[in-house]
Amino acid sequence: MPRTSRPGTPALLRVLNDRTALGLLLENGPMTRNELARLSGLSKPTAAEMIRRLEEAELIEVSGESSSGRGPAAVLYSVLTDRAIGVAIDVQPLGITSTVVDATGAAHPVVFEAAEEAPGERDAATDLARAIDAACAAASRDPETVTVVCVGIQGSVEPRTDDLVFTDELPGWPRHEVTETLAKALGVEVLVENDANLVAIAERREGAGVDASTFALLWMGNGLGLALDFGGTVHHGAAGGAGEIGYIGAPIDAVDYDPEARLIDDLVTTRTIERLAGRHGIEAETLADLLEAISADPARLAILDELAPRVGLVVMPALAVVDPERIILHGPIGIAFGAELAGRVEAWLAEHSRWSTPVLNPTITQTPVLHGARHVLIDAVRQALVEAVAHLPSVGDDPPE
Amino acid sequence: MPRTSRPGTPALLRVLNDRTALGLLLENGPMTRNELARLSGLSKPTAAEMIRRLEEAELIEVSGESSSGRGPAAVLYSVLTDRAIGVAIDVQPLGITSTVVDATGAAHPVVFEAAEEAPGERDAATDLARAIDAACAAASRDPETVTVVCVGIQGSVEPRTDDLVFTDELPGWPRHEVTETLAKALGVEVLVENDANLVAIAERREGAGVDASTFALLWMGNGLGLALDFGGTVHHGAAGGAGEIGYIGAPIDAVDYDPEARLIDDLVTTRTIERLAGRHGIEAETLADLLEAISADPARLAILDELAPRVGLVVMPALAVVDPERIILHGPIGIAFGAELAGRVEAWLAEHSRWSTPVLNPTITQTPVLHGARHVLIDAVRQALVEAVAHLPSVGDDPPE
DNA sequence: TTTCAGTTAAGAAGGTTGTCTATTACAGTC
DNA sequence: GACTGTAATAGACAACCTTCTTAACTGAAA
Repeated sequence: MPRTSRPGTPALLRVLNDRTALGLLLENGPMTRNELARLSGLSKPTAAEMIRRLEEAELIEVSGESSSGRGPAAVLYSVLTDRAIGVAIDVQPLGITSTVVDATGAAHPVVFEAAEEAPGERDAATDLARAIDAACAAASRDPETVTVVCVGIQGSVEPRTDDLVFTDELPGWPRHEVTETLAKALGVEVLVENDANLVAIAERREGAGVDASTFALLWMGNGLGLALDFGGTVHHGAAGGAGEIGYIGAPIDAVDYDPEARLIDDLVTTRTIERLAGRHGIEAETLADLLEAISADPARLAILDELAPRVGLVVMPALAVVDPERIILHGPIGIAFGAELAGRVEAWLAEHSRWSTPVLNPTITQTPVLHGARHVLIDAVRQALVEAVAHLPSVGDDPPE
Repeated sequence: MPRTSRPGTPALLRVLNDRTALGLLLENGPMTRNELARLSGLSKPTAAEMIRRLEEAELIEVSGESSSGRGPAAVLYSVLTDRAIGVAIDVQPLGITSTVVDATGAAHPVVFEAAEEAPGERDAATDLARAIDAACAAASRDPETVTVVCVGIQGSVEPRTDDLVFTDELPGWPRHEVTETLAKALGVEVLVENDANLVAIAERREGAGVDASTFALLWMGNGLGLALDFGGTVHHGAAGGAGEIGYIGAPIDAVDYDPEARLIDDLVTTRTIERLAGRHGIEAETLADLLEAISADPARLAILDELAPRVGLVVMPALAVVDPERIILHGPIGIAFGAELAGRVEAWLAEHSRWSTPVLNPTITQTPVLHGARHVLIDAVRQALVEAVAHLPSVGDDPPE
């Protein structure tokens, strides 16, 4: 339905244009008045006026001079990023990774703290506070300026009840009123998101999903998870339970591959990899070591031939329900086997299903969860800035003396 | 991501406000200048100016006088609906149903033409042209004013290739370049949409889905189909193959209910209903008669007890993949068994799955496909009107003499 | 001397407030 | 029951505010 757009007074124009200006400054980095005029499509005087308002509101500042060509040097303006920053946090059983994020999306150091380093009882708020401080210290930022954090976890938060769901391992985390409890304890806005979903956001923004209308990301690690991206938005489901495909009953055809499998979850597990590798005499303590050993072994391709149909059976329900444009195989297993596995799954699907969906290997293999959280936070911090523009004073309004 | 809004000149305000005015007139019916001012939040002179522009562009016209209360009678304006209309068409094996749709969404007669009435070779364009003429004749509208038709079919059109997919029965329809061929032959814009999807649109707009964030609609008739609504938008999938859940392998648990089932499609078919009814001595020629007979029989509840788990197994993959807020059981079977079946399926899911999703019976049981197509067309016709507003002349521009 | 950054001035487009007139309904009053 | 004054409303008009634009101007750097 054509949403009846809100009516417009001249004041609306100002807000609209100030917002445009701030957005352009955020996306394109430092700019001169004239560059802003050209990029916004507005006239020079208008661009100057926007700059004046944004500078007065202390949303932007002079950041240098451009000295290209003849004529006087133009003043460069850039967005002030030291007023509100975010911290991206990846909470995993092995430890917590974190990094500072500002509105420009500039890179900041990534900090890892192993789980053992936290002494005594585990407590979610304490863990997160420590991660925030560590990230800020590494980036030389004041922790007081943190306004929002995005936390990736192995599980989901029920959007309607704020309860923790589909989680086995999260020691010290509250089960109810999760974001509310954490936000109160930390004094900042808290966004909790499933880690596979964050990885999907990362692949959408700077990876294998950039130009996709829609894609599904299958996370294969110690468990299975599916993240769905519809046109750039991650789908959570009504109760945060979207993508929990592991609980689907295994299809009858699966007995050919694994006679014991009752659920889809049973088709691709750590145990599965161990068994397939064991037949070729490959063994290791941890999943990571095992995957590395397989990748280095000539029997690799034979193992992938056996693994691919199982992966195909896992994603089949997602194909039939939402028909994504492409599938990305991610997680430790997807990363370890890359294109060799993706190609085999794609071929199996083309032969054994009615869909011929491209299957891709992941492109973001280093701290993918943190990458996704970074994008969430860039959006959040920018959003806050852009909303501040709506309350900027008018021309005539003098500041109180 | 905060889409950088386009910059604004005063001219943008005019377009914005004209659009608002037209939208309000469409949604609220005939209005006076002052009512428009109040509803739009704009001043009286501005409202008068908008009216002047829209009337001059022949998008609205004087349609009467309001005589409520004191003061002079106010002139009522309403949108001109005789310039561009749409025709909603439901193509089913038994025949073709059609009706006229205008921007106001006012009711128009519904016309049904049985399949046998069309002599000789079936041809899609001819069938549709006949349906358009019949609908226009019944509504006393000029077929020349039809600019767009929305056709519901048992199948889908691949959005990227314009091919007909997932269709068995559609005699006389082209298999490739479907909308393009039809649009050329009919000389109007053609929107082809899966019938289950149209029913979902109808339930979203005026039925069991009005206030849902997201819902899944399971169509149970001669075959199975699933329509997905995400926040008011029907999801088609990259290749128009979303919701084709019938091709998913039947889960291992299904053997308890039907040892022969290989695919989910096999769990709820006409044959299934016949078998379940047959055990209670109920028989009939057609599915419609059979459903009617069951509904009138005391053994009804026993049959539903057996049917419900099968339906539960069918929707389970959709729950795990997208976790909809609610499920609507539609189609001949869903309509016939209503709340009695829905309640049983809901109870079964609560017990046998990790989801406790509400299951609802359909509320739009009369010509639901046509209802959905109506909404699509109301949007399309309004969209065209609203876009015309963008090209309205300014104050100073005199018409060429 | 050319080029470009930045400013200033005039004015166009759109919206607002406030006022005024004409018109009608309602409420008294004869 | 007819007449008249009053209140409320529709619609128009005038004066003014805000925002953007065009065009000219100033001054600095190559």
